[in-house]
Amino acid sequence: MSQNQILQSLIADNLVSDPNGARGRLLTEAARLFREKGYERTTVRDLAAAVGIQSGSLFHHFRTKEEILKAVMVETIRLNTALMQAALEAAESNRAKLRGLIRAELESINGQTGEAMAVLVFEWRSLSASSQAEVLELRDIYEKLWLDVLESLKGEGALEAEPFVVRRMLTGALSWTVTWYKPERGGLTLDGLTDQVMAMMALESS
Amino acid sequence: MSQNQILQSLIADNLVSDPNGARGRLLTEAARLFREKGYERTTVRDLAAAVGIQSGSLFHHFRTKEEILKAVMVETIRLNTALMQAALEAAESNRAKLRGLIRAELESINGQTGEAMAVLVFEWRSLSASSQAEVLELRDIYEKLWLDVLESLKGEGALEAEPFVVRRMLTGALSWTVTWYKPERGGLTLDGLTDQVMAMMALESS
DNA sequence: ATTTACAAACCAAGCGCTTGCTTGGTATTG
DNA sequence: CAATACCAAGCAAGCGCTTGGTTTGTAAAT
Repeated sequence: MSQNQILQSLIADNLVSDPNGARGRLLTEAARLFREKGYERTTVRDLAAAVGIQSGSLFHHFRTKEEILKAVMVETIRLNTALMQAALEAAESNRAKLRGLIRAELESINGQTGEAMAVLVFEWRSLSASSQAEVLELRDIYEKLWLDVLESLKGEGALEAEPFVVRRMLTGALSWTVTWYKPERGGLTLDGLTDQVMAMMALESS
Repeated sequence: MSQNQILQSLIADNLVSDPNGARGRLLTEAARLFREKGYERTTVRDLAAAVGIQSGSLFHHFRTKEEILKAVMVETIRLNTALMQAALEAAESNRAKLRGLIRAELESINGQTGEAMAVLVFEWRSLSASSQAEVLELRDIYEKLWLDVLESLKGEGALEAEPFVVRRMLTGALSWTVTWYKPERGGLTLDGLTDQVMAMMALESS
């Protein structure tokens, strides 16, 4: 299943908003602004202007500003969980599965959904405690996909370190790429970057 | 030279503020608050209350709120650069040097200066462009220490991936520990965590 | 030893502005 | 002819920062 097919099926199930619809467009712009300026520095007037409406009109679609942030995060996790599952299904060996997960996460972070992913990482504290708990639940499903593969690799002897530590190190390392990786410059492609990560862990398929 | 000696010498040179002085105490509290609630959510009234003065009195010590954030960052980088240099001098082989750097950075992130380090990572965007440039200059010195060691390791054949990519991955991975590593729980010590990082890179000294 | 001088540190009050959000009413759409 | 989407206006609260004046610490002058 292609990335786009996955997105379409999630839209059909009403799990993520159509980026062409009013709600989806707002969420896309919100992710862009939240990433660019941070959640707190982005005003409801900024958000409204970005989609060409008055600030008060926002509150027809969302009850509070925070609800917008939460929606960005929730939809992003849903999409990514689906993308990761697809990546796993496409791979045979555990090594290939790990590569698929890394590649998919790098794509999420540095591709079209990158802004939303960066928001997920950097604006976490701006969520209220109750929203955090809600989002965390979704995240656990997502994290389990990684742990299963890493544990299998450890069982095979391909990995020395503890799976849960490795996953957390990878979370940090991959998220951080958003601050420095620029595909257009320097010629390092996403595949090349994935290779580098595997090489760093001495897990190249060669 | 012990950590404390390094700190004392920096204080003597007026490169970082004495944590017992008025300015130093404010910066410590500022780091704590900025990390806990984020820079934007922390008001000058919060900062003033944390050190027991009126909000207006803050502006005797700093011209703007942003200047406080910048001071936290600048002093943190200065201290860390000194700590890294000491870690390098204490090690013989390149492998041991890398381990020393990782160990020192983990200690910075998860030890007493951890709050300030987290601020450095997560509040970067809240700095004005000109302040960012200033801080970046200091950071370059710090980063060169890492690159030199990683390049030597690559020369030895102990490392496959590109040094500058590895450093960036490590930056992310190590910074991220601040969000999950809790020394008191689970029994993973800082040394144990350092071992895990080395193991993940297949660089254990064993 | 007391006085004088002065700067640094601080307080009390509040100004001007921006913020998230509300309200009451008007287009637009199926 | 509802329901949905929107606008115009503005409120209450909170923000960073300023102001004018008082206390405190220090050290030379008497």
